[in-house]
Amino acid sequence: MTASRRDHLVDTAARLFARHGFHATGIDRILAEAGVAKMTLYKHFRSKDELILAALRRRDEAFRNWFLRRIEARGGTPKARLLAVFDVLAEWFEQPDFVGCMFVAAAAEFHAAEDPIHAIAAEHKRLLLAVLRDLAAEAGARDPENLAQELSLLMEGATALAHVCGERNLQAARHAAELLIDEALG
Amino acid sequence: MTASRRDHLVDTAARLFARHGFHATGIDRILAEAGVAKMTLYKHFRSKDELILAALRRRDEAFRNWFLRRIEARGGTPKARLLAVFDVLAEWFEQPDFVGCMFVAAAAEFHAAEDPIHAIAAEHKRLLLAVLRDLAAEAGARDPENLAQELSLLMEGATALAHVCGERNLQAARHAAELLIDEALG
DNA sequence: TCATAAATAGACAGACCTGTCTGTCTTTCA
DNA sequence: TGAAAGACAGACAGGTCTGTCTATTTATGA
Repeated sequence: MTASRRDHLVDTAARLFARHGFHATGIDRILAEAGVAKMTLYKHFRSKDELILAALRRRDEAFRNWFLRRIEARGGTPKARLLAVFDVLAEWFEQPDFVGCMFVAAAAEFHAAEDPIHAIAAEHKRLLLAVLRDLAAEAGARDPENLAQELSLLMEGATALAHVCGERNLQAARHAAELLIDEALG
Repeated sequence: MTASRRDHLVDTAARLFARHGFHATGIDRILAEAGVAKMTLYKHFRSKDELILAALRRRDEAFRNWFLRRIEARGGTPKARLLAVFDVLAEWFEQPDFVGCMFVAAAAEFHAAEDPIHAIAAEHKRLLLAVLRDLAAEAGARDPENLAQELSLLMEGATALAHVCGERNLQAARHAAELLIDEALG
């Protein structure tokens, strides 16, 4: 079962990269934790960087799916769903293994904008923005792009501060979001 | 001239850590670029981690000083100074060597909240929040702490997205800030 | 001028890293 | 049952890393 071994490897790598960082996580550790031989890794991936790319791609999909599902699970009006973004963020921050946004961390460790790893991080943020834009449009915002950008700023700021300072209180973010949403739906 | 050698070493280290990351920047490279011998480093610092701490402490002070000076240089009413925060941010993002917030990067590479390096990053963010709180209080905000937190979210979000996505357009941030400031001063 | 202190270059140990290779074991499927 | 493919463990090369050490040169200050 080739596919499932590869999946298991990528999952293990994503977890370790998220927890300990990219440079600080050695290949041997990933292999030991996944119970996979080195040659199996190098049959599926040409280098550690390619494994990092695969891990980020998987995390991107998984996170966006989880995020959207959680928002929709809360139901409510389109406007309520816009606010629910911050309830879902709070859920995320409360998870015991929360370590901030893996893509911000990836961009920080791979600074060059041309680096494929940095590019994946940028793409992830664009896709998250698109999620917010869709929600804003459904809620009937006059300028969905602008509202999405504003909420995206609050979301990224809250995530960064939650990780760096341990500030998990989202009251200010929610208060700001309400104001911005009300103004945008005018 | 012991002090100036140490300073030069710390400055060089701060620059290289900011540009290339902490794990990715080796001691030998810092020494070569600073033109300093290894033993000189290890006379002033017990380990690379202590050099990182010194570099972050220096960057913290330098950044907050620069930030406040730029805001004050723009003059205007206390309310105008609150908005000027985002003009100064724009200045920062336009600098050719902009690579995001060094403290967010430090927290990403040193995830454990107990790590002294992570703690310095958290302290930096608390001090930046205090700067905003003072500005909010001077402008006469009803709840300076809340307004400061809201602006801090916008600021951190804008910084993260500027680095990850190359999104240097601060229009959305400025628009959101105006609304939040007006409501807080109302 | 001369002694003392400080900084230099560079070798070195020991650990870790990625990526390659070999040879053995296990699984699969006919 | 037996052949072919896949995964295994683990050694290995070649490089990098931090931190220690020695021996030499430069700077300082009485």
